[in-house]
Amino acid sequence: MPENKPRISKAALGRISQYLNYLKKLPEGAYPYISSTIIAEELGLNQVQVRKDLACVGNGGKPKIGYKRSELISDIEHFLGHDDSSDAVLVGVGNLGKALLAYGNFNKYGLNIIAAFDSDKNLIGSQIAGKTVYSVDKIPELCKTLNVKIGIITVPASEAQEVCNRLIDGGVRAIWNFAPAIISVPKRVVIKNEDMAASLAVLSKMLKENLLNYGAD
Amino acid sequence: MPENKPRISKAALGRISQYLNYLKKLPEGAYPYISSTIIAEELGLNQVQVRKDLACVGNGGKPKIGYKRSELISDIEHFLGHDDSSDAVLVGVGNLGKALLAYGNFNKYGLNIIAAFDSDKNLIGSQIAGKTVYSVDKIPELCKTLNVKIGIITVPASEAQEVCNRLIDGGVRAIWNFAPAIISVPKRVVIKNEDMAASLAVLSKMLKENLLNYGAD
DNA sequence: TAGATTGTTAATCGATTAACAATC
DNA sequence: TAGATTGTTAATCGATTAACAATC
Repeated sequence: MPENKPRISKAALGRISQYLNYLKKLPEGAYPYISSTIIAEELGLNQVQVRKDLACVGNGGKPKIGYKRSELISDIEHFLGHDDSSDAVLVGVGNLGKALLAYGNFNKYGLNIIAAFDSDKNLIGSQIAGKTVYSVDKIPELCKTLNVKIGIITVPASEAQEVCNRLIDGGVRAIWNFAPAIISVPKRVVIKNEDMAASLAVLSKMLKENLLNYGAD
Repeated sequence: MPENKPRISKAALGRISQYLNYLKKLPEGAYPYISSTIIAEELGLNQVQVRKDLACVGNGGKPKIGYKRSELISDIEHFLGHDDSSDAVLVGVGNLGKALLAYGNFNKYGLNIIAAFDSDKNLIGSQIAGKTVYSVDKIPELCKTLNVKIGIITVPASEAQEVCNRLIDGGVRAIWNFAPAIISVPKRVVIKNEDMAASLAVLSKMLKENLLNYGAD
């Protein structure tokens, strides 16, 4: 019986999210029990790493048998907080904002977008994917009323900081930022930047190296 | 004069992309020279780390003075490949696909989306943000003709692997995957998953810890 | 029992940070 | 010159991997 769960790194969190994804996609009933060896193989990871990660989320598997799949899934879901949803609001109902609003799956991941904001008068009052769009002026007030702790920013870079400030005025404590902007927040607020430029830089470098290693054709 | 540029980590690449973003947003002419100390402070990083990162991209700054801003910008741009653009195609013209097509800034980052694909007959033949939408059946053929090496996947998870296979048939060597799916690719192909679920998991954990440290209100 | 698999302890590796010398 | 800043070498830290004991 494992005891003190070790603190977890961001990289490990990402992997754990991957495991869940993988486990849920396995054909129903095909693997009542699954081993770290198989998971590692399928996902291209080290098996010890998989076991270490899994040691953080539940109370372990059984030697010779592996981990009970259904149990592992609910352990991970609990660990990632998928079972107690947090409410969020989204600011900036452009294409990306609409895409995120329409993407129904966030609920599965414990995120519940309950309202949207925009500065465009034509959008205010309308419904996008079942969520009402309010004026950005209402951000602080509505966030307080709804007791929202998570704000998603999908506005142009130039407006990102201002929008962020209003969210924080409304009591938001976590910012998920999709704008290509550097935003500063006080210490009591956390921010996760979804930096496409950085991702693209990584992809480009990977491609370049790979072309060197395996030839350009 | 620094000599052998060290190999660079993905984390470092992300930071370098951040530096560029920051440098470009500085008021024109205000800082002809900028120090690693200031960059580090503004971006909440360690100054030695900033210097190490910058040592990889150009041929350094001057003691007491710092780095010449204009030079640093073009060094980073060159390093990240922003000056020689790569062509890419995008598959899946839903909300997210549209958002990426409409997002004009990829050109600045050296990525040039030249065509899109979808399976919806109503979309095929139309133009989205100036790019023609073709049938997914045409993927291998058109990718070969256009000599495209980068494919962006924004289809539902269930179709992602199939779409990926077609891209690879067409000679694509790098996949930027936005579908919440585990895709397998041969070794000569690189893949970068844009995993929203993982990002969200990180944000949630950060929020939870922060609420513990700074109180829930 | 024998063997597959887990979980843990120790070793390795890589990235970050600290200390300091070089230099403009 | 003195001091700010760079760049480098060494130390630290954390994450990954290897080796192995425990166990079903």
